[in-house]
Amino acid sequence: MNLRVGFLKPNRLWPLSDRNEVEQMNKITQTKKRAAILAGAQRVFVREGFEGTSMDAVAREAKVAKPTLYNHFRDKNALYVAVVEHSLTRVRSEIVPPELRDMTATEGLKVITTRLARMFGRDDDVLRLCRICIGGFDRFPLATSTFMYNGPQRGNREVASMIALWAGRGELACDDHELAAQQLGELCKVGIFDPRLYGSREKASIDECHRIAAAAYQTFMARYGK
Amino acid sequence: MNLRVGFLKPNRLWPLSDRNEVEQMNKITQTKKRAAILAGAQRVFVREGFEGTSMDAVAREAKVAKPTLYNHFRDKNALYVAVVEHSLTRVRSEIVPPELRDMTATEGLKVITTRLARMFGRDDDVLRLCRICIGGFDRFPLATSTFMYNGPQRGNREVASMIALWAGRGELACDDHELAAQQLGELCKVGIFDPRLYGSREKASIDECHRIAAAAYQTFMARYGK
DNA sequence: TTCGCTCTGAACCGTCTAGTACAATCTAGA
DNA sequence: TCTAGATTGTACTAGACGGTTCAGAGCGAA
Repeated sequence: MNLRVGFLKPNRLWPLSDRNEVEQMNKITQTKKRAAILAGAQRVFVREGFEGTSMDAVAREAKVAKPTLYNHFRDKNALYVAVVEHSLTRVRSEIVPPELRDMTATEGLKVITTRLARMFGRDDDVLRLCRICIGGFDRFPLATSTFMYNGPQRGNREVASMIALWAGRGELACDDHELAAQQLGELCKVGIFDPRLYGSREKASIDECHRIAAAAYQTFMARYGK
Repeated sequence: MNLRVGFLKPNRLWPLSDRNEVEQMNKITQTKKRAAILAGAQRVFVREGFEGTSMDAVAREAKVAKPTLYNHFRDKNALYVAVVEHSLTRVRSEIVPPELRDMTATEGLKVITTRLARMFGRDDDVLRLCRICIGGFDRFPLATSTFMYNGPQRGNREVASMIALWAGRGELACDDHELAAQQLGELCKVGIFDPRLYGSREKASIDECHRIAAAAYQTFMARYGK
């Protein structure tokens, strides 16, 4: 890969902090372009992987001229990292909705397991994002571990706080909330996530997701239920 | 990538079946070279990923001339697939040793969970192999799913057969042995495998592996124990 | 020694692609 | 209408890399 750093052309948009207010007038159209680029790039990266993606392909997909790419992103690496971060915010499906706090452990855990199993078994965006992050680890360790921190681990923390809540109410017998949350998460992957990740099975049916969720719930409650 | 197929030169070694016995005389030195190439290629692939690996780098690492690579492997793709298959046979650590059949469920499951947790938490080869397979899925779906079939799923089947054995002896209460085995496997990953896969944590300590194994065992037995 | 084969090192080809240059065009605000 | 900056399309550079060629060297077997 060519690692030369190009000199700064006056119309370069990055970093924005270097630029005065006047130049941010048509920021609206700029952010529009930026969004278009991110969306297009995400499609191509997810489809082709990092190395398989050419900047020409991104430009084509985003319906944007190639120099415009470099207007918004320093280079391919920066674009990749931006795409990963952007995807995260888009993907962050609500596993732990606020109304959960009013439910009993029994009800709430059924909701959580169902949502988790559905995500692991059927969400293609999550699957591909995981794949591309894992595959890109060697080149972009930071982006990958950022993904891990803001994605899966964030979800785990939310689940753990719910478990803590229920344990506090005396509905669950559980000391290590974090561990229990992680166990619950792993149980919801059973047979549907890893095989998809490795491409050895198709998307799970909704029925199967329910089956896995029910099994996860049962096992979890056998251990931590009262 | 250049997909042209070169014409067959007389000294090409693949496929070996096309060649007569006389030409297999110095097969020993050949297999030595082949092994050196595989070992070197594995190191580079694992370190750099498929696209990041240049054939020059492999040749350098294996201390072999570049044409020799092409003497043994049709092209980079073939080399990659061979490396994945070769790694699998090397990695296949014994999760279910034969002596397990003489143990009780209680004893046996402790052994299994300990071995699983140790593999997930500490085995770098397994980790890297998983990473490279997932990352390479877009380009080599077959190699990846072969890995899945002969690696993780094979392990699952072995564990499932043990669970069936113990259930048959009345030591476990379990109908779906396959599901139970998968649950056990996932439980042994808790907090130590995925974070490593995504590069957001280091190798687990032996103590931590034991802790995870114990937690997995407890949860599993809460559900399926008698 | 001679034959047949593999290995070696270096040079080489063709292709692909990240990133740039440039001149023309568009667009939004003054 | 004027102007500054963003955008566009095309053409280009430079380097990386997969794969090949070739001449020569090493080596085991007859």
